[in-house]
Amino acid sequence: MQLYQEQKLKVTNSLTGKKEEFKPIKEGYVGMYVCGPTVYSNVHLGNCRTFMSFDMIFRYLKHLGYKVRYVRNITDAGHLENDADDGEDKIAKKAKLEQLEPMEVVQRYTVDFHETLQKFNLLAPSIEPTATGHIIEQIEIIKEILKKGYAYEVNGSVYFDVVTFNKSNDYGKLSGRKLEDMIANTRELTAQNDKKNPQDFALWKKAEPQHIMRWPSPWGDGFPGWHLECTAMSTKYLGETFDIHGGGMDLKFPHHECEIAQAEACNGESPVNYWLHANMLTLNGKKMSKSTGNNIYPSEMFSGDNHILSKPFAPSVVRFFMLQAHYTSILDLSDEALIASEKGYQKLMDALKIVEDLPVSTTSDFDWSSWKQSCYDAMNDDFNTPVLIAQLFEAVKQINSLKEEKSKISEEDKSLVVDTLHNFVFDVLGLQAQQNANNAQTETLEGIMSLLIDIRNNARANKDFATSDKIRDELTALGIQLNDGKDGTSFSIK
RNA sequence: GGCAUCGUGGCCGAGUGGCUAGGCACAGCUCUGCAAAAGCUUGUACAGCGGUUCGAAUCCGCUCGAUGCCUCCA
Repeated sequence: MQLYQEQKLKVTNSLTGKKEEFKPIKEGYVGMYVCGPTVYSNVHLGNCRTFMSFDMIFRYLKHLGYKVRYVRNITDAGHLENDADDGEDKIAKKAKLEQLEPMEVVQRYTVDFHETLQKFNLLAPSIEPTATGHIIEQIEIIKEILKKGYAYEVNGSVYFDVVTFNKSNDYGKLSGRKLEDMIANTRELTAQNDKKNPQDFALWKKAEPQHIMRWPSPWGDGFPGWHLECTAMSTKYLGETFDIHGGGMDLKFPHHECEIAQAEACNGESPVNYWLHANMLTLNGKKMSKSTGNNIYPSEMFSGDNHILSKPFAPSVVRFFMLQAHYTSILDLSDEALIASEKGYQKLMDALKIVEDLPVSTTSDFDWSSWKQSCYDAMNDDFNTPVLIAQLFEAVKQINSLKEEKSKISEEDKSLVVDTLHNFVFDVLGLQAQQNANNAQTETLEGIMSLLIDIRNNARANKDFATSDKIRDELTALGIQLNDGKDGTSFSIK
């Protein structure tokens, strides 16, 4: 019996705008595709939030016992700068600026991307395919769409014919747009265009002679359009119809809308059962933007080398902070909010450290079984991590009360609590305990600390408070906090 | 200009018709040699205006504001 058979998961489906019970196509298996980064610059914090949200979803699905194939692509072919220019793509442009080969840029920022996500403790996806590795598959899809009559070729480029597609299908169903409205509200762009209609989008773009990234195709040398790689790779690895497609809210239109159109044009069926969209991250109430300076990179947060925050924040703290908000809500990042999260995170971790040493009784004063179910209820309700965390703090409260011997817990309940906390905190939320130094150093530190605590307690017994306070205050200054409890003194590193 | 989402106590952030969210901060108490840590107690908050309802933060309308998309974007 797998957990998913007893825990009923509901997810917010962007396609219907409703919370729906999650039922995979094949019982026990989940196929999930998430739009990955374009690797032409350092990954930014908003990106991290999106990928972290889907990491949490991936982790919970696995925890429920599903066998998950999680595909997250790397966009390394470069998207068009815009429709009006001569087709120079982002990666090629950056390469010229920095005097690098395009694939050198790709490599550099792919490495940065992986390193940053590792710091945030994201699991690697099952497959991480690249756009440049799937040019052939993309060309095959274009051929098929052309054959079905939903695309046309002009001057070595191929465009998707949105108007024709809309006659038999519903273009705009994901983002709640109507093609007629879009046509009515089209901005007049002066640039000349091969497209029959401004709403049409490129499947294949002809490469100008100076364009570096180029591949041969039936329509001449060129490169694939912006939306095609996701259709090609999701179809290849997950099938024509799969369970979950995720990405940032900003990709809903046009990117995901176009993916639906391409897949429906090519395969005749809707590609995805559940569309999940993660919401944006703002900084001090405003959107992050490099041009206004309202922006911060993950590495700058970790090092404290920035003008926005008062101190450095550990990746785990930032992860905890982000999971305190629901993934479908806009989250605002600020110094105050991070400091509050840091303290809460510390409190949670402290409780996790002491839980295993709690004394046991024959009975419990608290209904731990229903507490455990309430943790699942939170996650089953569209991955409601803030409510889960509230439940975890309920446990923290109980644990601290048990430590003070103000309440009782049975042996059986204690192992339930330990297991459940570990499952949710480490496996599902993906939080990490404070990185301790290596074991030898830890032992040395513990030896020194027990000596100091001993000396201090002797001084206290002799009412030599000058000595005891000196020890305490100077340790505090070093970031070591002494905790005087009923059964002696312990220490924690802040 | 169009489309969409949202506006919750000092701060962050759940909740979506009647029943405690939670974290941080603040105050009081317990503990302590004094603290810290921990525990306990305390907050009539739901942008504004109007409507529906026995009852609305929660539904509807309008106003104001924010964010996202409409152009590459997580």
